[in-house]
Amino acid sequence: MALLSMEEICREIFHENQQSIKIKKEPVAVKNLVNIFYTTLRLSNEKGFHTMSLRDLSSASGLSMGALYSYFSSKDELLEMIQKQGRRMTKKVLFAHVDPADSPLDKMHILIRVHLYLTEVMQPWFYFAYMEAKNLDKTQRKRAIESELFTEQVFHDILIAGQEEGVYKPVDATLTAGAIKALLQDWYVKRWKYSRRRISVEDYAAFVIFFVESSILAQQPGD
Amino acid sequence: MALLSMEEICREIFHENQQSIKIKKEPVAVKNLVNIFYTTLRLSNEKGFHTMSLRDLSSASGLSMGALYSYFSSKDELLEMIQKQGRRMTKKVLFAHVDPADSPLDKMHILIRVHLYLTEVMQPWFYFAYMEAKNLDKTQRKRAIESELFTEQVFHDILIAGQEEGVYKPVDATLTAGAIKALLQDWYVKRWKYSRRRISVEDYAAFVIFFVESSILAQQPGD
DNA sequence: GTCTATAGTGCGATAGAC
DNA sequence: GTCTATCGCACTATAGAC
Repeated sequence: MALLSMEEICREIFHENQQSIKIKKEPVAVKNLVNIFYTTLRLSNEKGFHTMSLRDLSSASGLSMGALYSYFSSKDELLEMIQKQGRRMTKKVLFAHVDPADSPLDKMHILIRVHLYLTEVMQPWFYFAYMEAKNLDKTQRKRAIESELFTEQVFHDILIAGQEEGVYKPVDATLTAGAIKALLQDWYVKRWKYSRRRISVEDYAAFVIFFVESSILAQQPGD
Repeated sequence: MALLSMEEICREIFHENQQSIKIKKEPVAVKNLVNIFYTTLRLSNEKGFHTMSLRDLSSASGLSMGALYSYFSSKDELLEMIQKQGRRMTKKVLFAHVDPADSPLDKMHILIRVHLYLTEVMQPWFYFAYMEAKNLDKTQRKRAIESELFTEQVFHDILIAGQEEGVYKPVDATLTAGAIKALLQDWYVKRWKYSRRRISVEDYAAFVIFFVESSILAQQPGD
């Protein structure tokens, strides 16, 4: 999960957006990008991206207005950089942990855990992507919807494969996949609730697996 | 459900806020309020309440800026009126359908259905309340959180009662209540998904009841 | 590479005619 | 009860000094 450190992420963003970033020295650029993204996520997740003015961002990050505009060409571009990077990392991490040779049952367990751990480590990113999706332009919005449906499709396909093998009951795979997605999203959208109740990511993962498998396993869980 | 018509809701809002609404004739006021709320929900749910300017609202509703300010004293007050009314109706409808004499099993079925039907009829309201909660001031925000936790508490208490009667297994009632809430919220938050897939509210209600009961019933569902 | 100062725009809100 | 006209302000974005 070292590839998920804030610095590593910002180094990637730096190289992805080198054409629109005016600063050319990597160490300087990455250091400031870390600052900009941290501060943007903190302020936006408190009161919304649109409500956060660039003056807020400037004073909270300690960078001047002019300096900020060396890293993005408009406020909307800043929004898109964050969204884009979030999607890229989700796909990367999910793919890295799926082994086609695994059984549907194993795949399901692994994917639920990986999704929860990923969104645990990167909670501000996912919360931001979720809440600010409606502020995107048409193209970026379409991407966000595709990304959402892609995750669901992965769960859907595992359910169908499991049904064909006879380990899962023939329940509605579309509705079930949507329900799994909803439970996974709750972890990062309602994070305040789970923190307050002192529920760990491992507790929640075990619960989701139990809850989901109760309705889909051909034989009852508990082995 | 006639008490849920837009006009009835606006008549309630009118009488609740008569001190801050300058217009005194009920027919005129209610007609304009219907227009204002419909338009606000439509524009806000597209691109966010903050992004919608009062000039947008003015031109989309056909009312002038001056006329708008006869119905609320600030943009924030408009936001609060909508949020407040949404919460009031939720409590009212949920309470109206809960009979203390019902068994936990019946209560659970009824509450899931009532919650889904209510959020089906008033989807724009609930979506708005969900997405704009972070734009509220501290007091209103606390109310929104209380409202969220209240619904969960109702489900929690039913689960505990059912466990004491032996019809439910001793699963974690807090996590299960949270999961039920998440599944119910998905219906109005991801409405576009369910519309696209042509899933009716009755289909979804049946699915949620099956999905939830699979993990909590002492005996397997299917009667 | 970062700063300060400011241009230009569009906002929420109000006053006063009708 | 509704309109138009306008005020003052805060915002995004940029230009030019350092």
